[in-house]
Amino acid sequence: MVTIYDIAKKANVSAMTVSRVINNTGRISEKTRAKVKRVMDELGYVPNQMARSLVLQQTHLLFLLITDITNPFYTTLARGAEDAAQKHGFRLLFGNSDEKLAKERDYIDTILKTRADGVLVAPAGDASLPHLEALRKHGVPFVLLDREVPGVDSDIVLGDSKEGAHRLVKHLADMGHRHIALINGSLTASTARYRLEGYREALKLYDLEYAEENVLETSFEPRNDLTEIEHWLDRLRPEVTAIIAGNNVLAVEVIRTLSARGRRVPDDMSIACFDEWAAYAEIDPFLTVISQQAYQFGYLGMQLLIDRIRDGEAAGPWKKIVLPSQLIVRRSVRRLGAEG
Amino acid sequence: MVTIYDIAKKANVSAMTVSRVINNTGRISEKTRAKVKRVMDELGYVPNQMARSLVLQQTHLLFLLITDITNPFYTTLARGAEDAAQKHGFRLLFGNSDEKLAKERDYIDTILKTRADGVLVAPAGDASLPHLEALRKHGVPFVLLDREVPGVDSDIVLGDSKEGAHRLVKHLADMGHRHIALINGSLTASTARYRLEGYREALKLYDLEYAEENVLETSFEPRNDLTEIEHWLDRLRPEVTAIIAGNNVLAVEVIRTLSARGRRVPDDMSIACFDEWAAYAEIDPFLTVISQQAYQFGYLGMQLLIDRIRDGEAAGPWKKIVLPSQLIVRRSVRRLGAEG
DNA sequence: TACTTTAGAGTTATCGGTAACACAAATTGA
DNA sequence: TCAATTTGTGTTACCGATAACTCTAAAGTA
Repeated sequence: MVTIYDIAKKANVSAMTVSRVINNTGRISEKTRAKVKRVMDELGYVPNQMARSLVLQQTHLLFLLITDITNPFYTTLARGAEDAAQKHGFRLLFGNSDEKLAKERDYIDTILKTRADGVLVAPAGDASLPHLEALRKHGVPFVLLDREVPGVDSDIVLGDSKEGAHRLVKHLADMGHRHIALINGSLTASTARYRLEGYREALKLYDLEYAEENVLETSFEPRNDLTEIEHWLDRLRPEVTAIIAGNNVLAVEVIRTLSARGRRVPDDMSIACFDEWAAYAEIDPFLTVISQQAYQFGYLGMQLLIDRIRDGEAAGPWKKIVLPSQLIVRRSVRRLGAEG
Repeated sequence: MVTIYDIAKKANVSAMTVSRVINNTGRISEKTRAKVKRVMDELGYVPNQMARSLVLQQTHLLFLLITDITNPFYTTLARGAEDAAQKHGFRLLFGNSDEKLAKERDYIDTILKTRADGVLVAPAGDASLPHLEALRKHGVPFVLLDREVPGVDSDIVLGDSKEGAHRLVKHLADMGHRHIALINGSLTASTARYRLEGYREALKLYDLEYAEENVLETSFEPRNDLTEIEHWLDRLRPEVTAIIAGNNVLAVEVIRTLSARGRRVPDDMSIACFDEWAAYAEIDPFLTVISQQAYQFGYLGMQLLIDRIRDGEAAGPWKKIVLPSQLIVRRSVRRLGAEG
């Protein structure tokens, strides 16, 4: 590997002079600069970031940690974060925790070891607390995305999950559904808690029945084994005509499970959920959803992060951005007559 | 930031002893080890990866560079790569080039500067050549995914694009379509070239007409502005009843464009394409596709990469894995009667 | 008992850069 | 003309870790 010393030797200057050329610092004669540059090109020199970061104490690297790289919500968010990072001249790397704390811990570990300048985190859940505390302790600025973590104060970008759940229940009620079930992610995720809360409040508000067996707490990430969902569907009160899914992945899995046993959506069961299935939804408008501004989650979150990196304390008190969502009515909810 | 020297001082040992505890090397008495460990925990010590990599000359970091993080084909591939990396105890970071050479260059730059141990690359196109040459020159092992780059010899995992295009044309012909258009990615991507080639060969084979205006070469990544596609649809020979899209993104965009002007799929136009829309396709089986084993692209590619990192030259001659694809017939292609 | 081996440490040099300071030659100013 | 600047470049120390070597005391051996 070519080092600054190889360049120095070949160009008949000191290493420091080469360093000055690379960084465009200090005074250098045009002649020397040209000579050094030529040698650098000849030898195909690439600065060693490790050595550089070691002495500079900063890497100029940012990380984005998401919980499900196959979920369009997060990949759209990632594009937003990427665009904002690029706008400010930062490099962004992605990690995928798969909703698993162990994987998240590994990434946090990598991030700490790599001494990243900052991190955008969609946390796996409340148990992410120690991971975030580690970041804080080591002075790595971070911004939370999509989920709160009790005990952590930080900049954060959220959607209004409670309001969203409210709107979904209202829509289903408006469509004539009186018995509405909920399949949710783990309650260790704040989004799941708020969605459950919104669901229960709205049921009460619209005078709809709440039944424990109509609510399933499982996990947001895709699973191979659908038996848990199957069993839940079996236990469901027979009057149930509509299901709210805590996210897009759950909605898809419920529909798969239903259709595997010959039950069709929306004819035999209505479904509505949180989050879009990105571009695909446009060509085949099937799922009725609460659409969140995924791109903005990433874009605004990245801006908060960069502000925090640039200004530190001076960026002021923690900022909390709550992004509004939107109900998009499509075909997966059936209108029920008086008989429903 | 806590360093090895802080630990050493507090534990009343030398830095080297601490290093030995961290890495479990050399001889250390249980008493000393325990003492050092306790101090490390107390101070919340995290090794500085920069300093470590600098002296060890290896980072234990792997990169995956994909061209479109919002495309389920690549995110599924990413999950495969991740699983394989984890199985072998490597850390994996992601980058997204967005099909843009400049972004790809930046990532390659980051990768070189970071002195990654290896890279999995889905190249933006033939012009990625210098990027790959840079990796080669600096001794960073890499494996190509999905696309060949003329002039580059390396391990590679590919789909059989020509065969796929062939099968799509055959299917459409079998369904009664005689005039089939093709919207394709940039021919600077080998997949686009092979798909075009397969398309033309198959047209000839099944005695179908080829017309230049029925073929559009554009780009694989999503666009905001659909006018190019619009204009192309306008220029299309009126006899055209079916369109093959070079990938899933193009298919979605064609359908959007058509539907914006009130033309429906498959009633007014049939569509078939390469690549799935992951989970969503299962709940709403709409697009007829050539399905590629995205997960395997990543999983097998990562295995090739790790073999190469571990064994270097000893891993033998370059390996080329060609993964078979599968035609999945759904609703986006209409069967034409004699009148079609 | 005296010599060798081994366990359990510490010392020093180094990885590839950069900051801070030093210094000679060229230029400026009174 | 000579001191004061300025310009261009080199020297040294250090960032935080590890490899290779050294050293001492205890244990083993003939």
